[in-house]
Amino acid sequence: MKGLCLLLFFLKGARNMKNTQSLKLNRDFRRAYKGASHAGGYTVVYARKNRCGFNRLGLTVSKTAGKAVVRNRLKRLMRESYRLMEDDIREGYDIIIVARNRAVGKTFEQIRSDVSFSLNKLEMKK
RNA sequence: UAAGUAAACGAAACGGUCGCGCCGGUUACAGCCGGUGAGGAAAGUCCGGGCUUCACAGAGCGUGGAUGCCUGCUAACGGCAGGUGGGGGCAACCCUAAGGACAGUGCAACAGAAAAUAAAUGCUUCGUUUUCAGCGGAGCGAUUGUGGAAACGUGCGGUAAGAGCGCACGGGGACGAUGGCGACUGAAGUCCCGUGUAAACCCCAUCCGAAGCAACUUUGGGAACGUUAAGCCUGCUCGGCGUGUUCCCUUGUAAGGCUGGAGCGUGUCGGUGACGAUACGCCGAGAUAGAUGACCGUUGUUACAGAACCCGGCUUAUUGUUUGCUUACACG
RNA sequence: CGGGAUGUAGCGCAGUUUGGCAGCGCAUCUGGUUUGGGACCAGAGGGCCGCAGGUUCAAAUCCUGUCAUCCCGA
Repeated sequence: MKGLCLLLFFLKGARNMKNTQSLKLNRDFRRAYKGASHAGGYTVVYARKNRCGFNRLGLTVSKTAGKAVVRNRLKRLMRESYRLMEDDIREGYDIIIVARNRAVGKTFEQIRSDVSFSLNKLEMKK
């Protein structure tokens, strides 16, 4: 498992950021939902240790949140929030950030502080 | 100034610090440098094509589907332009599925005598009968308040009673000179006058093979079925093809298809216009859980909204500015 | 990408085939019954038939466009 992850890591390169890959498969999401979680005002953060040695990030926005433009906007804000604090996060975890419907229309600073607070609660910061 | 109406243009710009997709270069394959990176609707998926596969994609039929005034434009269209007829609006202007009801079938609630072979009640007259009533014969054709629609309308004459039966005025239809490529127009004149509905079935004319980028292409092996058969992508028939078809594993959580095209810009010419021709210049996304974001500064206050094979339209959502025209009011 | 269905009273549904009265149940309101409430009985109100056009004398029903929701298949 670890070897497979590392192989994929080098084949595809650091797609998102230097130390993080994106989480894609449904079974990986299902496994991560069983880990620790914390629900903030605008987002819900799940984290579970993996065996890859690096982080994998999954983003979820419900179809009921809005149309394509709204959902893309939320995903970009969440990804940017993660990127800015990536260096402070411990490695070797699958992290999923789920947007709640009330997050629509909120500013970047609101989303970022919410994600940061949840990660602190989960003791993901170094 | 207000209301209305028609059209055009735009869809933030510049700079800085981080970050992402693709392409090119370099390289020690960490990285670095340069270039480029969502829309007018990318949307809905309502039409039309390209492209790919079905052997070539063939023919005919239809209780199949679509279209339906004319001429043109276009690769094509159910689109567009210009016209014709009809309708709405004081007007600018807008809307219009707009072939056929003497090919046939059906339907028209309620009311009304009657809703389509004009049946019934009636009117006039003759016979019968003492008279009325009734009965029988002949003639007549809308008197009877309804209804969306009632037998061309009104008036006069005429008659036993009546009737386009005749006349005057008016209405509608068919034929029709002329003009027009055509839809159509419709002089004079002749003939005629029992409805509506085909977005009811239908008739007529024209067109349509199917599936869709999860199409499709690329490897090797095994098993089963089959050669009189299966298959050939919505129905039926004919004709044709000539060896595969299905399943499993693998190549394969892959690569190609994937963007240079009925392309864009400017000028000239032709055309009322849609559009066409031509010269020069240009290359402007290509992802695969799906790339454009964050923080700032200046002008500005920004809505609807995110490509997924590609084009031409239609429809819907939505913001700002400008211009032409019409009507009303006021002033000159 | 392709296919199918549904929008009717506050809620759940008929009516659309064959055009003409918009109905049923629950809920709401009023009255009766009861010491009071529930149940029961009687009566009443409540509708732009998703929206916009059109055909027709007449449209929930037919036609066109459009919006929303849901369900399948690849």
